Amino acid sequence: MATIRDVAKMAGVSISTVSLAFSAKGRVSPDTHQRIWAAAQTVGYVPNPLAQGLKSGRSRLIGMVVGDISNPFFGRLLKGVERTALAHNHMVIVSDSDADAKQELAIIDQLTEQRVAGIILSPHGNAPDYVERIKGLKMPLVMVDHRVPSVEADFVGSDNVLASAMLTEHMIRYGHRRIAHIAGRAGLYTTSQRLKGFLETMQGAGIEVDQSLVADGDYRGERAYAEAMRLMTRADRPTAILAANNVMALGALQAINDLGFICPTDISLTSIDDVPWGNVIQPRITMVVQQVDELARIASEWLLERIRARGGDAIPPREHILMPQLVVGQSCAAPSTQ
Amino acid sequence: MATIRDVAKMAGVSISTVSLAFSAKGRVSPDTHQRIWAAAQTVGYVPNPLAQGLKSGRSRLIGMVVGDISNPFFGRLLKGVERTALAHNHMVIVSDSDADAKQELAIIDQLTEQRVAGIILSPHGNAPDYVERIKGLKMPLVMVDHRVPSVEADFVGSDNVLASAMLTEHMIRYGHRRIAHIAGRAGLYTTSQRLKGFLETMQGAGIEVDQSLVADGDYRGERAYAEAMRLMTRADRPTAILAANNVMALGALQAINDLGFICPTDISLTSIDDVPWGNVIQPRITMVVQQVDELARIASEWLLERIRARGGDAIPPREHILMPQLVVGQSCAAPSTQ
DNA sequence: GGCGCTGATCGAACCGGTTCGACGCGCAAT
DNA sequence: ATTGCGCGTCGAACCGGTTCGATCAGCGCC
Repeated sequence: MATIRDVAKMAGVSISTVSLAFSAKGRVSPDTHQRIWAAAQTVGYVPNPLAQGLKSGRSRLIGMVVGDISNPFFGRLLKGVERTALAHNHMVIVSDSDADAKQELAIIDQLTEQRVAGIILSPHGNAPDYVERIKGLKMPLVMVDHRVPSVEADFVGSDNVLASAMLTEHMIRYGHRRIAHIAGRAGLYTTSQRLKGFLETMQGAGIEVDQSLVADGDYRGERAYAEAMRLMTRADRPTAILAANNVMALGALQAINDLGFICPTDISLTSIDDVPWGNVIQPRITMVVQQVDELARIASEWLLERIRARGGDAIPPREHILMPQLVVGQSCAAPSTQ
Repeated sequence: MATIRDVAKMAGVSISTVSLAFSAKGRVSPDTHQRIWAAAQTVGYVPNPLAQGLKSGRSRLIGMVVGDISNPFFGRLLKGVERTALAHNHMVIVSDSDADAKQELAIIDQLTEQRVAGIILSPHGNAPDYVERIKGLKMPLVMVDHRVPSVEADFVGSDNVLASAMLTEHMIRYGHRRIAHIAGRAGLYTTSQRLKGFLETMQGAGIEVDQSLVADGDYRGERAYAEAMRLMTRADRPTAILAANNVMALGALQAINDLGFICPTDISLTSIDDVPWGNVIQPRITMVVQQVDELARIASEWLLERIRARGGDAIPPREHILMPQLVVGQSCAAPSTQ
């Protein structure tokens, strides 16, 4: 591979001049600039990012840490981020924390070692020492989906309170009063927000919430299947279920089917988050969807801004809360008057 | 961040000795080794990968290039690769080629610039100059899913001929003779292999294939929807459809539903590749599934082997063809005798 | 004619590692 | 006592860039 010295030799200048010519802000004469560019062209010179990174202390890579890459929500998010990054001459190191705070921190350490220019993080911790570690990060940071309060960094997410409020309201209007909620993993931001939206809406409608109908989930299908089984086999079973995410809604739906119940005749079901190819799942589940592409675009652009502005005028922490959208399917009906 | 010089100073040795102590194969006395390690511990020294990379000419990153990260098949693949890489102290740069050969080459160039240690590639080209470019790669390379023949590199994939043969045979046994095939994107390895399995099995059963029932797809849902629409609105419509991948099967299923047909009563449908949460899609689609985790494990381990053996005894190109597995659902029935 | 100034270019140090040849030392062989 | 050898350690060069201070040519001006 051609180095800066090859270019210098061919153009008949010193290597510092070549470097200057490439750094744009350099004050090289138009003539020299021209000669250097031509030389670089013919030898096929491309700056070595490792050398640049060694000197500058940071690479042209950005890290993305999510809880589960195989979840299509994050897949789409990653795709959007990667596209933006590439357009700005950056590449993306992606890593899967398995939704575990400890692994997440280990990954962040690795990324720091690699001198990534910044990190897009879907945080999964809340313990005090975890928060301290995140706070202590010296590099550009944007949090997506989940958030760690007290950390002064950009945040891009959806209005999760509103999301579950919309669905809860929807079900209440159908006449449901015994509505169950399969919540997300305890301790996560989205979990508490979605629970909050559910509880507040119920209260606002003057419906007392049966606490035993609020099941702890973990954003995974298996657990939701089990919880739905438990809910549906009770004598005083709910007439509607709000699942805190897509995967859990599908788990619940499977439990419903396996027990021989019919959705929505026997039970209504709603979900937060899109279900991939939800339109071929019978019944189409009524859900609120997040604007994933927009999420990805804002998160990556903000990160790149911070990377560019590094050292310069500090950008104050920003947040962008996207409005979720209700997509009505056929999974809701009035409660059966048995 | 602590550097090797800090450690050297604290341990009272030269930096070369510290380097030697860390490279394992170094011949340092146990006593010195001990002192250096202790010093590294207290100052929190971690080698700078950029400096190491600059000197050695390659980083501890591996590139992964796929056609569509948001497709759960690749999401799972990525997850497996990332896990293995992390266990071997490597990180993964992932990039999405949008199933386009040109973009793929551009990404490979970027990865080469970054001095990645190796690449896991799902190739999407077949033109001669494309093949030359891939052949010319000097770094460890493992191809997954798709393959470019004539390129001497490891390949890990599934037996695609067998995959479609299994499904075709399955449908023939139900009594189907007018079986349609929605093929993958023209020019791709898996596309031709899957088509081959279909045609051979039909021939083997003595059934003449109506060429107009072989539709060109592109592994995307929209196109498959359109093709299924076209197929199903013909007077002499097929009684069964074999879709070349999961996304297309769902597209086809949607077309079937939208037209008011019932699967499997009116039309049987089978698919290659897993459908995420396929068990809540009605009907459960009969499909062959690939062993994605195994695919990921072998691909990443082979790549890491090559990275480790770099310069050493050259490993001859290997290939591993995984056996797909038939998962019977409820999407097939005997053709209606109208 | 000597002065300072400006703009273009250059040399050298530096980033943080790896690696090769050299060196000093103790010990066995001659 | 001298030589040869192996082991542990070290100094210095090098990877390929960036950047700062120095240099130099050309210029207008007193």
